[in-house]
Amino acid sequence: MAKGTIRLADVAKAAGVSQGTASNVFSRPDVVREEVREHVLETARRLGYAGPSLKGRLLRAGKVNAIGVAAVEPLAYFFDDPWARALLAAVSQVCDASGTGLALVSAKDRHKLDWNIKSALVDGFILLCVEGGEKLVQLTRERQLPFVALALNDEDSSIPSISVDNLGGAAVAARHLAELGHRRFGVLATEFSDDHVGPAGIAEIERAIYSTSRNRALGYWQALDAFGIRRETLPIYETINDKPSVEAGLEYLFSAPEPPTAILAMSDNIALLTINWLRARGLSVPRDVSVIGFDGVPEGGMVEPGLTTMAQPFAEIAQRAVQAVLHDSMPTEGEMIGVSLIVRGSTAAPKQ
Amino acid sequence: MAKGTIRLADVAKAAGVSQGTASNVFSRPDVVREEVREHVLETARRLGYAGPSLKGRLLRAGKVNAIGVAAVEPLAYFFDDPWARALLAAVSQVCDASGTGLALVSAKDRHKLDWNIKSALVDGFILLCVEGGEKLVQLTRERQLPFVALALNDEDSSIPSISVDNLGGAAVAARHLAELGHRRFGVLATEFSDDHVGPAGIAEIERAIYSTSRNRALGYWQALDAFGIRRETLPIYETINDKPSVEAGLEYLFSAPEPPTAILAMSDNIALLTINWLRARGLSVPRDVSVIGFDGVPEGGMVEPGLTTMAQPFAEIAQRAVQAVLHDSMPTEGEMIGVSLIVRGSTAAPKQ
DNA sequence: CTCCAGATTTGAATCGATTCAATTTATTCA
DNA sequence: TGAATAAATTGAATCGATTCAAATCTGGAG
Repeated sequence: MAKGTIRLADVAKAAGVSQGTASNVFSRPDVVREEVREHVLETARRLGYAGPSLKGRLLRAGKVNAIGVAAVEPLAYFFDDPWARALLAAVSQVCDASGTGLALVSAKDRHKLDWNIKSALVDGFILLCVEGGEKLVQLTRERQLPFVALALNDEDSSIPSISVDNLGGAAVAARHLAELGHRRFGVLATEFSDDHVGPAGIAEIERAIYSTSRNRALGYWQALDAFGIRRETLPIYETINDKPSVEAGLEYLFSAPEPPTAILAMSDNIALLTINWLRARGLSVPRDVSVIGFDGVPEGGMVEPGLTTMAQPFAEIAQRAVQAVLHDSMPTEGEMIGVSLIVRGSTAAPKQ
Repeated sequence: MAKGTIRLADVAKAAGVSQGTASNVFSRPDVVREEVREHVLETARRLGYAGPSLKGRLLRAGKVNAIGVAAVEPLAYFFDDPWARALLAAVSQVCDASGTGLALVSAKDRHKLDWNIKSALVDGFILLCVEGGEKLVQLTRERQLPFVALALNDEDSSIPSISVDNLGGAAVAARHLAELGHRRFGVLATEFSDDHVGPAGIAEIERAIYSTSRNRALGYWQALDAFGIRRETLPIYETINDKPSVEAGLEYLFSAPEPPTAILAMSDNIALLTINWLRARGLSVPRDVSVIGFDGVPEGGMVEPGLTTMAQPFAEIAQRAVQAVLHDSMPTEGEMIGVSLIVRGSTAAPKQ
């Protein structure tokens, strides 16, 4: 319709009021006399004015009223990965409630990511640091906007981050199984270091670059220790959280002379793959083998049997992250949130 | 760090060049002499300048370089609903490739939605009109930005929209089953009108407000007609695409004296629920009952047996939609895209 | 040594609103 | 009726960049 776009100034002139008043009509209607307000509004309507341009408003007012969620992944990651989805769903809930916009920022390619972060119109960032967190943090810092890192695999305390209690959670998971009577365990781990798959040794794990996985392993060890199970005897297989590597891990664990009666999976994704694999092999879950996951993604509650897992409080994480970014109250040091055991059908006492 | 933010003007002054030159250093580096450029850059670095503020740039340059995807749903919808997810994954792919940002805009509540749409910093919108499309289109129009409606349930040709060939696709689906030899069908429909669940009559369907469902029904009728199956004899049960209503529909269809050997589901979601229900009843798919879906969501390929379905070309839809919005080349009238039959394990010839 | 085209720089105008001190108008109260 | 006070309106400054016509600088040809 309207060719040369109508500006607030045009409306003001046409209505015979000052620009200041015209502005007030839209952004603080209460301050202008009803009569005048109606008249300006009417004029605006007649001219086809689309309302105050966000661009102009933005410049003056400063706040975009939107936050960006960033990851070193293709954009589709946000819709494909169960953990990311669960988190984003929670973040969007919070944003919804506070009338904040949500922008998705990501790219697998560093250069593009750089540009995307530089040009995202947001007031701050939530960083999904599952992978490539360092890069992400660095890029974001340059932007000089508030940000908070989630699932950061780095214990650099100068990075404002919110993470879950991986060590404590893993300990609870292991204790749960041990208390049910299990004594023969197998661990399917998420990455300890880049591009490595296969059985992982103790020394290797202790100096793993990915702290998430390392802490979960430490948690398992610590809890099992109390039941007299020494870490040297606990088989740990490192996967990359995908089907082939998980199945390779299962082959490895179940080809042992005394196969495990319980699987400690470092992610729900791994746990779910595990249950499928066991089923296909004719093993019953939890009768023959118990499985416990980690994360608490919704999918875990929708399968049969339900997945016992350590649930991250997504809502709480999202709440704090959004608050931190919006109010520029980033945690000065890493903040930690607890996880809670959700017992569903995938764990039970071992067979006699 | 830097308290009072540094502006381009500050850098220019500190470097002893004009603001114009300083601007060029950042946005058209090639035009300024290397020596000067280096000096300005160095000065900027020293001052802790974060680069040209997007806000200022935006005002002058005009383009946000981002599109908004909007729906009349809670924000979490984008991460929960399989169809929305599949579509968004495709849209993000396209955006990724063209360096365009993606903003999620939604709210179940009309007032909030209004505000969210008004205040989204985007160059245009893609509207997910599965539900409440009319409202959405109306709100978006006020914003005077390019937009394109997807899955619009309204045949108003003045609305720029991209939709799939529901009638043709449904016909192909029905023909596929008929050609396999099926003669006893049951239809599980998506909504024909608001808040109605239960068996749907012909007259009712013909004047249904949701054109998507209506056209799919018409497609089924048309194809089956060619096989001598009259529409009066085809049981159609209207669901709201959720578990309870689908199961009620199945109870209805299978309590008939001659239960169907093939189910025509108007969405993959319904089809997937159907397969689960049949399984739980001890009926084998496809041996006892064939099931065909509609949409082609990824989940359909990940279950056992795989779901036969009419696949929407998500990538193509996304491509066109993004192009249309970005280049303001909205289809002047509704544009239609074909769907294609994907045969997987859930359909087969009926038992003798 | 002068002149000129081409390469760089400059400075001011502009984008479209918001904001606030100052001014004008309306209302209240003695 | 007039002063004091409150409410509404104005106008200019401002946000932080980009843009472009005009001014200045170069180097090479004549």
